[in-house]
Amino acid sequence: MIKNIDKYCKDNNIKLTPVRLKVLELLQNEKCGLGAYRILDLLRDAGFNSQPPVAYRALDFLVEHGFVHKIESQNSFVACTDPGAHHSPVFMICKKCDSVSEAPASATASDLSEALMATGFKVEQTIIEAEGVCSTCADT
Amino acid sequence: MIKNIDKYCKDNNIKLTPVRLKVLELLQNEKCGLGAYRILDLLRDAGFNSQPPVAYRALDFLVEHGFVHKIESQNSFVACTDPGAHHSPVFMICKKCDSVSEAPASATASDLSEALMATGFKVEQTIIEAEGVCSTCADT
DNA sequence: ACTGTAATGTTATATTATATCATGAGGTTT
DNA sequence: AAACCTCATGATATAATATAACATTACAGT
Repeated sequence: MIKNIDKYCKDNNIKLTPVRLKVLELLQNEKCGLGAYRILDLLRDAGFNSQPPVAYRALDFLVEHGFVHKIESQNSFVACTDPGAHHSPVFMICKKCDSVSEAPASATASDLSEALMATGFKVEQTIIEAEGVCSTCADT
Repeated sequence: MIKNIDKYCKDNNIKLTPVRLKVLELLQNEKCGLGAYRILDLLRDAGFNSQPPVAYRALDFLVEHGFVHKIESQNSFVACTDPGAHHSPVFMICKKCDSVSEAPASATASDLSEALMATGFKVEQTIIEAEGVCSTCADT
């Protein structure tokens, strides 16, 4: 996973520096969203500088390049499960276990853009988050 | 508009107190989302107590009863344009003029719930926000 | 009048995010 | 190699958003 991203960065001449890589790894190891200050703590544990801008800069970079998504309803961040692909993700947020999953490619975002076009609104980006109960938690 | 909400409150035995009503009116007079601290300023201007909990409590109440929606990507609030109706709103956020409009009833949210059900996820609530350019701004 | 519940007042603090200016690291131009 | 440019990082301060906790008041039902 990191492999692909690393290659993507080299190909596009963008730099996955140590702190950026570390943040990405931290997020990839989590099934829940992490807040910037949680990430900051984990960075400190890993021996990095831990002032807020450090985390926010790394997150800005990762989000900008599509390696990480921000979950707006939680002010948290998750690793992208399909990095490189330009997409309009849909997130499933479980209120029992807090897990955040990116929904497998769905037509929702494009349907939405089309539907809104009828109102004269030109969609550039969509934020779609669903709160509910994941299949694992539903079973218990 | 306030009329209907007032009636709804009486019918359901919930209280639209002065500060709650004022916040609702402030939001109804705006086409953009307002942040809690902006609302707080406006409350102060109107002679109300202006400690943060005042605004947040009023907003909590209004959101809970569906009179106001929170725009998660902006940490702002807008008046509901179809209060009383239990719905899954879709918002159109214009990046030029900052206006926030609630999309006329769309199938998007229910389509989404259905699509995600296939993954085993049980949707309870959806957050759908589209960023782009409104028809007014597109014309200029 | 008594009591229970919801609303408001008040103070303090937690959480999330950014502005600003200084320093460093690595290319590339001369 | 020196000068320069750009991007990344270091460091300090502060802004913006949100809630905890406890005291007081208002008011309906008994």
